Amino acid sequence: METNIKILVVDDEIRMRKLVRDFLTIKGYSVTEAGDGEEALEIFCSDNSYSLIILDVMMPKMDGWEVLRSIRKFSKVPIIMLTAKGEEADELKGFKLGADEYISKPFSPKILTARVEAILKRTQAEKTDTLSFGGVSINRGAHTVTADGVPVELSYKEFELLEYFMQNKNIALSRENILSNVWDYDYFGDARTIDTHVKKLRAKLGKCGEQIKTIWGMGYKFEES
Amino acid sequence: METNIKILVVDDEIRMRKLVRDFLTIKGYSVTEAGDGEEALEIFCSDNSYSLIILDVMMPKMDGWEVLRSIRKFSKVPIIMLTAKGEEADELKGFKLGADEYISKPFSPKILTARVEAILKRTQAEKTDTLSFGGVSINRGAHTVTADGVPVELSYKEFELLEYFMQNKNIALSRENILSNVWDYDYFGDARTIDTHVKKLRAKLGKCGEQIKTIWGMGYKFEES
DNA sequence: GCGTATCTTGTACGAATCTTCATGTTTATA
DNA sequence: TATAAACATGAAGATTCGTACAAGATACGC
Repeated sequence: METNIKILVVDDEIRMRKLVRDFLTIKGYSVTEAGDGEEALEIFCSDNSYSLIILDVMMPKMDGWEVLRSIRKFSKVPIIMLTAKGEEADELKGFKLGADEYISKPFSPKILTARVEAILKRTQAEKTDTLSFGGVSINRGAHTVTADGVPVELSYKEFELLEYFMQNKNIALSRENILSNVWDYDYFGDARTIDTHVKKLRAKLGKCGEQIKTIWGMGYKFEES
Repeated sequence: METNIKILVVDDEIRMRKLVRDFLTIKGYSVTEAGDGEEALEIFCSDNSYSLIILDVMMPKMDGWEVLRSIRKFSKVPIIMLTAKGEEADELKGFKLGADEYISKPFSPKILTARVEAILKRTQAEKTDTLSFGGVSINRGAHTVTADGVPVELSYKEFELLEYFMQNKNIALSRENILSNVWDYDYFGDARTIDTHVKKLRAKLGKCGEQIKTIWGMGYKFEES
């Protein structure tokens, strides 16, 4: 059973919260409740280790859309929106603002848990092919890279080189080592090739690039600053 | 009106069965009655084309929970449970066993028909296998595609290729990968084939086509812009 | 059997990338 | 501090890769 997965449920109706909480608790998730948008933001800001947020749209004080927008300013946590009627306009609005899913009330527990599990499966899977270190994170599947949260475009070889550095973080890598692992096994090219690629990588990664250190007389090392 | 949709109503009280049957018949559904759990199972086993089962909990011989559990062993047909009192424990038990909805007696015909229609709408909607992403939506059943709402005519291979892209959105796909999945497994054709089809897809999808990104030295990726 | 739509292949060309090389800069060491 | 070795940088050539276009091959309906 899924353990240690935390879900935040935000709804002003106690009954609805309890209902959702119960279903999810049965499934083994750890559920926290918030009664309005402000409370939700407070809770999430002080502990952003939640894997998922289930957010009602209609709430007093601060409605779901506003909460969604606020959270999206600093977090990519998956968010499921709950709304009263399946109006397509709302659905579109939600997706535009960055909602991951959309469940219209009334819903069955099957629907709820199915969507929750689908989303968590997706995000967990994403985590497994994501490598993060020192502000740099790479996604093998999507072949994407971000440095300090900013997307970076890398060429194929640059990506492979970075991947190798990150797999061997904090380890000094000789040029031979790098050549035989990132380049073809029987490639006997110039060692300066690496230098050039390292240079490009450092430039493209900006501030994070400084973490690719030169080990004089040896090679390179990717080390958190 | 919904025609040909069959609903099985299971209750030991004749009056209750007739009541439910009448409401649903008025709404145009085809209703079959069963007087106890065993009869219900018999009927459903010999004809599992029912779209929905409405199941009373309190019944002699075989109560609703048992019927629910038995049916869930082999079918995912939507099931609404009827119980005398809205006890939360019961509600949870029902959901745990795989009930889709829960109506407590006494109920108004409005409640009944509303829940029934909600469930049917949901299950019908689930059946329509549409994939939507980045302004493009495809319908597998109808084999139709729209880009930004505009219908697009695709050839068979083009459709399959788009479908594969959408199933693997945000993932970089190598040519080998695409070839072995969209084309026959043992197809060893020219990689140019993919290029050509991608080109056609991009053209036919118009603005949306730009979302099929080229990963240089790697392959392609369908990514929301 | 014929014609049309679709799929596949081949080639030429331009563009992105990789590699090399020449030159300038930094580092270690005597 | 002088010197040589190692590294960084920038530019240019070589290579690989992607695209466009066209023509051949195949499947399909009439």
